[in-house]
Amino acid sequence: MLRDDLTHRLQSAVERLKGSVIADTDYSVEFTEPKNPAHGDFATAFALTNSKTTGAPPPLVARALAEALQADSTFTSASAVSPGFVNVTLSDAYLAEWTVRSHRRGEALALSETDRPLKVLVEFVSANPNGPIHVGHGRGAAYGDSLARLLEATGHKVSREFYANDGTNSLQMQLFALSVRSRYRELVGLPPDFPEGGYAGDYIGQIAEEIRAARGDLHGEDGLEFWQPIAQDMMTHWQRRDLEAMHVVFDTWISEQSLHDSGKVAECMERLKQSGVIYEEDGALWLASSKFGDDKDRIVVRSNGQPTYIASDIAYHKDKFDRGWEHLINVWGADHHGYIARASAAIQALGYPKDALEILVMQLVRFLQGNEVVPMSKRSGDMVTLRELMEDVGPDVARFFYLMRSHDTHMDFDLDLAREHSEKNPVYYIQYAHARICSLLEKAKEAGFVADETCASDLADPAERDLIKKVCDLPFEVRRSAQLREVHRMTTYAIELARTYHNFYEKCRVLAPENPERTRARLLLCELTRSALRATFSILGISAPEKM
RNA sequence: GCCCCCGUAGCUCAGGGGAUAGAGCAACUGCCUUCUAAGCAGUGGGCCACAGGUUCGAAUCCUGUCGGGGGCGCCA
Repeated sequence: MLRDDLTHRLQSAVERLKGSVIADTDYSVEFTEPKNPAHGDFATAFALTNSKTTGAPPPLVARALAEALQADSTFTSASAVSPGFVNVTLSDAYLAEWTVRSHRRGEALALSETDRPLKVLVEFVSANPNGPIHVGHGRGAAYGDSLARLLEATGHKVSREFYANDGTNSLQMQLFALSVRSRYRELVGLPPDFPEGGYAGDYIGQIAEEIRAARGDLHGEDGLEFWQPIAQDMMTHWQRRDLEAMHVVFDTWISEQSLHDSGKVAECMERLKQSGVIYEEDGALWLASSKFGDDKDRIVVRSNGQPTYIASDIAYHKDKFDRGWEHLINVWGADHHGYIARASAAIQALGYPKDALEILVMQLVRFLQGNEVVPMSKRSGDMVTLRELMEDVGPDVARFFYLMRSHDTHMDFDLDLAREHSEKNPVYYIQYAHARICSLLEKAKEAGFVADETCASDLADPAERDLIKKVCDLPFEVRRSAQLREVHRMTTYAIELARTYHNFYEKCRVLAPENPERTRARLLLCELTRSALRATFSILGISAPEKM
């Protein structure tokens, strides 16, 4: 990619200074985009950042470096500036070359190969199957899926997994099933038997209705052994359907109960006992998690003989490794951050390296309507479901809004702004850039113009140069976003790319019969931009409309 | 008490060691007889919570204080 090529050129310029101007050791070398366009296309603070090791004053090093860079025809200018920056300008020919190379890649422009491709399992959402996916889960859904897309774009083998805490001994799950049964009994004319602390949401009644439609009227007296699996299956079906409405599709759905049923949990406990990381005390079995960085040891099997959720969680992570995944990413809500230490301890107790499990925490999202915070409670059923959000604003707007903010920061989701089908809504800003290009390319086709690589050297206008640089930066942005797990960088990039195109569109008329070479060159740039936009949207999981 | 996240424009948030701190929304001013005005250009608006420290250089890193959100179970 262009960035790597520039870095190599900078590196070789630095090499030439070693032993004479600067000390002969390893240096970190980097070009950055200057904020001020008057400072050229790229800049490096090499002389400043390495001032401790070069053994020479920054201004002197900067001057020597600028001179060395001038020997490379890529740079039409390279100037040292106080206190030690070197600003460079790229030649039009160089940018033309990269325009052509990037254009040939099409949407594959976004792809880059990592040095170390891994088999990565991304587990996210993992909501309990006792309620619908709501808009709070939506953030993790959008983030996890787009992170998976970023990892795929950088050459990793990725799978998306949803883990359901559906243990039959779970009080929550039992209450859920009993709540559904009570509503069902009402439907078939039996007296309700709503449990203490049960689930009050309207969806409970809808689940009951769907079960009645599928199973008939004969189950009002049945117990948990009937109701628990039936109610959970129906809820899981809803969850899958609602996530798919936002274009989040999981490769695997794993059931906690299945780990018990298959004996994997018991097997795993036995193994840990044998390796001496589980001990007995007060009648319970404890994991010596404090030996692996946790605050204290944790109970894995209660004194009544029932395993805790940690037991199945340990078995679950072992199972992930057993299935051949080398790197595990868990996307968790902020309310689970207190469990990171014990999860990490668990995999270490199993004998896996600490860094094989990466837990990414999503901070909470609040929904604002007007100036009011929308309340969210599964127990009372007081919530906005993801399904409602899809019907309200659709998957494009929802995903973009979720991804606009860093996953690591709290965010307010402005429902009023999301509902705006106008220029106020930033999603339409970026999609409009794509639709504009499509319309323009259609017009060009009708007029008989075809993009032409051999005309690329005609691109020299500042607006054209800005657009080329921005487009060619796509693989760099993808690589950085993937490495940092910062999906929101891609929304920022999308907005910048769209802005740069809109600016180009205003300043540079594309279709100009009196100047066919320039027209063909600009069409090439438009096609390239369209590919870059599509590839970016694809990572964000939003559509690329051709007309708006 | 301990742990995580946050405090940047009126609001929501980018930027997370470098040059003059940005975007969207809100306010205001211009630009459609030519490829989509869901666009562009511009104006106003900031002790980057506060106090120390590290550094040639701090919104950015460290410590502390204040303020907000979340979490600390033989619940999942």
